[in-house]
Amino acid sequence: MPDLLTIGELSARSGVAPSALRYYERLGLIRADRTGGNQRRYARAELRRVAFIRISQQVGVSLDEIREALDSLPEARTPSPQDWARLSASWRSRLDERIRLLTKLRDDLDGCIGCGCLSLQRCTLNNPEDTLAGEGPGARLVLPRPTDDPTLAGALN
Amino acid sequence: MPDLLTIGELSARSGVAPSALRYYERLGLIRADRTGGNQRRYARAELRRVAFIRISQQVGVSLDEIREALDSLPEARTPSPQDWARLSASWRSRLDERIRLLTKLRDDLDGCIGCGCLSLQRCTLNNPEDTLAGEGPGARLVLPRPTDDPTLAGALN
DNA sequence: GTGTGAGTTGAAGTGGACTTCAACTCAAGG
DNA sequence: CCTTGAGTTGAAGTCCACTTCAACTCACAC
Repeated sequence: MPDLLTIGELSARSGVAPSALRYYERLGLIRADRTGGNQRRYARAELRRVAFIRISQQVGVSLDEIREALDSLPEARTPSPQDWARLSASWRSRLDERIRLLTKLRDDLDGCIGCGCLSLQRCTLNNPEDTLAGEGPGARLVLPRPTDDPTLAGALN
Repeated sequence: MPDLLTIGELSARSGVAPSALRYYERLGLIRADRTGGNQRRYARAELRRVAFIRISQQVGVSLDEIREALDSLPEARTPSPQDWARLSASWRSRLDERIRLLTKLRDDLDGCIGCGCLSLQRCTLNNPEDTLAGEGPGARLVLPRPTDDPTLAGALN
């Protein structure tokens, strides 16, 4: 027997609010069968999809990108462990990058706390990836706004 | 001479859009003098405030909290290096915590990628801080939604 | 059969952090 | 003086990820 879950059960098991689950469904991230009375019934496999969604969000991936990733799963069969492994692995570098940036920020901040400078010319915070525009006096920094995770800006004096 | 900056100059030097600078001013995060013609003129010290704001945002602090922190700066004098050091240090534990969570997520994900399980009972992803409600069968996880940085949820089977 | 808690919908609201717009005014070089 | 690029305002719009609401309908224990 399929042993289907109601939205309340899926919510309790996943820690995701029913309203969020309905929202995910609207976005095409999860799916549900319906009872004769039009209520949602989720296959247990959806639990894994929801888990993947929450993990991905933690990694900093938007629901839109998560949808794309989920779309790459086989439609016919229930995703295998390997399928999930592939998707999870695909976020790995993004996670690494986030951790790297945050760690760098911490180290830089420690250095700045030592000197109290808070992001000056001599401080790495100032120029995260050595991408300063070199023209004119004074440091400036262009934040990669579109890509989010804005590389830190800092400039003084 | 004070050597004041126009909004365009502050924007170029800080990497923050003029519209965002005006927005910060409305929220009381930065301040500006005005020319006879009502244009903003920023003291160079504001540059450090803007740097602090962007750094704080990276740490994951809201503008509202940043405002509170900035409010603790001395009103009379220009903030000293020690002032900035104190503020920067105050975010340190939050940064540590973010890094810790993200690193744990990475390790857990590596484990899950190995087995393809993706957040199951035997997987730590399932129960981030061993805070599972112990009642009934099946894992469940309550996300600390209000505090943001949602501890990961996962449940399977 | 009935009561009650769980579920349904579309539309609208929320919150954070900004951006865009229209309609002007300023500042500075030629 | 005149032009032009930079700056001003308040109001409204945007994006994301949801939540809330009202008005119903279902499912199930008793």
